[in-house]
Amino acid sequence: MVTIRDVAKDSGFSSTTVSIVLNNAPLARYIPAVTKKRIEKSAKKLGYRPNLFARSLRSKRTHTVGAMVFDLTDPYCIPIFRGIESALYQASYLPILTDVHNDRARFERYLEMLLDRRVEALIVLANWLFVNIDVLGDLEKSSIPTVMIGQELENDSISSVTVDNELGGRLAIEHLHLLGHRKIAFIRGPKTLGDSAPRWKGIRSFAKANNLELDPHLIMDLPESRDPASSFESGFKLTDELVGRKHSFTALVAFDDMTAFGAIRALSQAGLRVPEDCSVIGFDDIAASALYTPALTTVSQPLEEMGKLAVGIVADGINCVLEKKTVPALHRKLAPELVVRSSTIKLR
Amino acid sequence: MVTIRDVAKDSGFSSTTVSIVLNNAPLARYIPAVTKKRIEKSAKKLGYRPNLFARSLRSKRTHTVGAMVFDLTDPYCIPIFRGIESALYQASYLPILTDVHNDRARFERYLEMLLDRRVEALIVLANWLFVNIDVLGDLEKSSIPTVMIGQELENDSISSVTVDNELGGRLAIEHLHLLGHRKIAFIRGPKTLGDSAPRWKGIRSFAKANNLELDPHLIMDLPESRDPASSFESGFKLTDELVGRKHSFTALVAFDDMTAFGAIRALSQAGLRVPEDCSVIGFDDIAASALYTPALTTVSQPLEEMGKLAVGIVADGINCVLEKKTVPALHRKLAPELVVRSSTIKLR
DNA sequence: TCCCGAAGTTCGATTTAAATG
DNA sequence: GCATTTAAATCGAACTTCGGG
Repeated sequence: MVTIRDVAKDSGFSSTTVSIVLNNAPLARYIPAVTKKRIEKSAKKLGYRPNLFARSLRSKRTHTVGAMVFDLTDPYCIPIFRGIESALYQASYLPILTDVHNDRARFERYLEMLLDRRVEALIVLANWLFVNIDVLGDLEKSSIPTVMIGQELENDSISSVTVDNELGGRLAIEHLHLLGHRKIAFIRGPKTLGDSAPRWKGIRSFAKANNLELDPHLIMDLPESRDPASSFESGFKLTDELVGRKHSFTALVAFDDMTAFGAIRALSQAGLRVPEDCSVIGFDDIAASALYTPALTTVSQPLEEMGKLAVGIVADGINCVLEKKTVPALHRKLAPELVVRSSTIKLR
Repeated sequence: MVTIRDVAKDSGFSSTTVSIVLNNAPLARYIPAVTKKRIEKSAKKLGYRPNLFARSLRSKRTHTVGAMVFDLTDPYCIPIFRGIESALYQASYLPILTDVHNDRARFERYLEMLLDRRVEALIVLANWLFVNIDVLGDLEKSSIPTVMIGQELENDSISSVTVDNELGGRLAIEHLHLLGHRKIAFIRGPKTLGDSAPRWKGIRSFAKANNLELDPHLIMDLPESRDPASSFESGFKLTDELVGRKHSFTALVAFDDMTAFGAIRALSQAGLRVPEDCSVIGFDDIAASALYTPALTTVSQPLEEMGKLAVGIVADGINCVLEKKTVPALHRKLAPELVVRSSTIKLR
């Protein structure tokens, strides 16, 4: 490996000067253009690449951000990570992505590894997370700018980026209501999942305001599970059960897109066509939803935006730290959007 | 931050001794148990964590492996990366994942960044890659153990892990043939994509051996595109075109699962039911395939296995480098498996 | 004081060579 | 020579200080 000293020797200057020139440090303005030229030529000729370890050891900077995902196989994560990656790339940061596998020990281990590697900030993608409280403690201790995506936080040391679940719930029910549906089935999220309650609240308040009666026999809850893919399975089973009951319905609101896929499978097996016999609406707008047949109507989360926003927040946080200012925790809640495709239809 | 000197001071020994003890270096066998105890106690008490940058600067090791994916939104990548991540985690390596976005400049930039961070090996996931040749050159220069997943390589400095595409093609056609289908449509991969030719070869050789006639009017090719998601769109269009032709068919072999999804959409819009009116088989077995309605019959690639295998290869490579042995390039080709689900059915 | 450049210290660990009893 | 411990050199870059014109 070629070091700064090799460049110094080759160019005929000291390593100090080389360092100043190549980093364009403040002192560089005193150095004549000829000197700079010679040094830069030598550096290029030798293919000099500064050793990041030596540099970081001295400067305390790493230009690295840690990203922790609770379950990467959850399709919901991918667009978010894309957003994170794109924004960091533009800012010349490198993300280190870790997949926690929904496992507490793995979370702690990875957190330790990231902190050991001196990541300058942390972005936590808390999808399908049930262990929220204790994780927060670990994160607060880390004392670097941290933002959590997907959990409605009111913490004042950890920032958050979330979607307005209540609004999302309302958008879903409103859409079906406008299409004329009155007998609507619901598969709600697991009770212990943070997203579940606000989505339901949005639905209930719309129903109340519009004199829409919610039949308790048509309301089901997803069970708790470590695996986000399980919502497909559960969506299938619960819908199957709903179909078997004597209370008929013309539309179904699924907790998320995976659940909706399971519901569609169940309806289809029961000989019911979607959307002709039953409309189905999901939540999230994962990539597969547009490819499904029928294409899924869903409440779309601005996933990539959320990732980018999170990067913006931690980037500001890093600057605050550099200037030794205190880092304010921000809480951004984004509006979801209704995406109408082919799985919902006007009631005849 | 607490340094090794703090531990030295607290325990009453020199930093040398502390280093020897905490790393369990060879010399540690001369150090009496009492000393070790005291040092370890101090370290724990102070919460000492060695500075990885200082350590790497000296030792030249980073316990980091670079992973480059050409397009992370391709669902095919996720299980592979899971395999990579799991295997590396067990070996106490950290992956640094970069998403090249199918962009040459981004590839070069990320490669540079990874090399600057002294990754000890490189795993390249060449999904949906059209720029193979020139990329190889860059990789060969890097002079660290490198393995490419998804490209059939016969390179002797870069290892590879691939699936047996020819066998996969045969499995697909054989399955349909056994179900009684004789009028079969094909959507082949883009000509410039490495996987396309061998899959077709597998199909053709089976057809020849079994006197199955392949109607040229029923054979279509996916166009080239930077975007793997485009195969859905193209699958839709090409199938639509096939349906419009006067040559009927009872089954369709899609290049991959995305293409199959597009085909199913087109068939469905044409009023044809899958599988009753037309069977459809895909390739890859991405996560969504099991969730589709109908569940997709497909040729399954052992994606997670491939990731783990790649890690095994580079891990051996790293050891070779450490022992200054030459690193042999390995080429492993794994057998795909037919997964029969609901999108194919016996011809009545 | 301004301009240009270099010597020497520092970051935090590992490792070699050497000093003790 | 042996067991036990350590001073000092080293890794590669950045920064502080200083000197000469």
